[in-house]
Amino acid sequence: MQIQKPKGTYDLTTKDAYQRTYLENFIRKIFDSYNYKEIRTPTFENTKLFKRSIGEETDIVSKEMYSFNDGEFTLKPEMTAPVIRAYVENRMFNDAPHQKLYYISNMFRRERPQAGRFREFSQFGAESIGSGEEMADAEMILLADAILNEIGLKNFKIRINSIGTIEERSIFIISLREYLIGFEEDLSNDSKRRLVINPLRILDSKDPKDLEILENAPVLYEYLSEDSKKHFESLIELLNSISDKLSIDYKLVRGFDYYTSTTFEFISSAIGSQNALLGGGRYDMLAEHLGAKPTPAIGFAAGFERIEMALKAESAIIPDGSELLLYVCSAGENPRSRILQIITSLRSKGIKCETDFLGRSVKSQMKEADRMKAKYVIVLGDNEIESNSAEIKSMFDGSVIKIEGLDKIINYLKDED
RNA sequence: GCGGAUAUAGCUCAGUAGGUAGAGCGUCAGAUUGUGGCUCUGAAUGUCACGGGUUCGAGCCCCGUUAUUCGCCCCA
Repeated sequence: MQIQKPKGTYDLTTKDAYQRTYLENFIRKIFDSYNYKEIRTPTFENTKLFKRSIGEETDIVSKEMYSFNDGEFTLKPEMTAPVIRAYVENRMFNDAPHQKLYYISNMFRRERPQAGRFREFSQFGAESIGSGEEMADAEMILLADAILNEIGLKNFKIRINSIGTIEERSIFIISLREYLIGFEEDLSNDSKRRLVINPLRILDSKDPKDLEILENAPVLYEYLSEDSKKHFESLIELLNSISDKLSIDYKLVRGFDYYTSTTFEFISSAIGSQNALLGGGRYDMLAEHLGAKPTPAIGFAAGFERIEMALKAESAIIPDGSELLLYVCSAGENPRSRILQIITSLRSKGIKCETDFLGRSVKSQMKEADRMKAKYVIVLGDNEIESNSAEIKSMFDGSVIKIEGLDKIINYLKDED
């Protein structure tokens, strides 16, 4: 039997790969203009890093990690913990009190694959480390918004919330649990389980019965301190330029233990049930937890696959690398070495050109030139080589220009790009 | 981890009551000597996912496996 790719992985063949690279480069430019610096970390990390940061009880750590070497190492399931680990390990806090970092990388989680969910997937993300100011929250969200906008996405919404400090939250969790225990029999099975493991997650249950019960449940926001509320309210003000797509959702909680204060999600309605294009939040305790002095930070991660799905759903156009400036048709055997000289010379000047490798008829070569979306075609046969002249044809309108001197072809190419 | 669906040419899919496969698109080649896009003609390509069973005979029925897909959970 044929060998197949592992479950939940995918190949990006030529055009898809080109589009992915295009998006990556596009995103890099935006990160650069926001003065975010790239950071790269290993593909695998010490398993303890994820257990300590994401949380032992989360689904990711408890059952979705690709671990090996007797569990010592794990393929990274997310990037925030590795970035902070690297930040601490490299003493980056000594370089500057505020660091803005970004990454583009693939992640691994042993989940059941689904639309928009893979076992190996690609993310880009940013971490703003060292500032607890609302400015940092605002910039992070505006950056995320700018990237999705400039990529060409139109239809996405932003949900935002504050889940407060660990102390504020733990008091809330006690109240929430007390309230929910009164309805335990009526809760969905999932929520019964969550009542023990992570009651907070019951808040974003989709079960209709759960939703009914939640209507009169305690509200997390009311348990926040004045400082936390003030931070959140100031942030919302700073985000007034994008208020049209912003919706405050007091039930938005996130799955990683390290989140505190601000949390947010960018969602698309066009890509099925895995609708989060991007998610993030503040994690003010993580760096300290991993060995640094107290260091507030905020970040986000976005999924390439989901963004690409959304772009496709919106029929956005992304270059796929299929255009060609010049196709050189060969007629007869003699011109081949001259053609090789000519295209090599053109290529050295950055001209994207192609010729035939199969000894086909001129007609077939023309068809190929058309399929490759060549802007110009030139046919070189014995006559042209001998007279050192040829005709260059525009594939757009079929017009023809006479060329004198085959080494001057480049002068006749009008690259409209 | 749980539930539903699907698996036939490179792609999208037909395949009638079980009798050993078809279309469109794409690819390739032609339609007077070296010139594309439209049209026409022709060609190639399938262990009908894999393994087993029922049957004289299975792409069609049954069982198993694998993969894909949609949803739950979770998340990007």
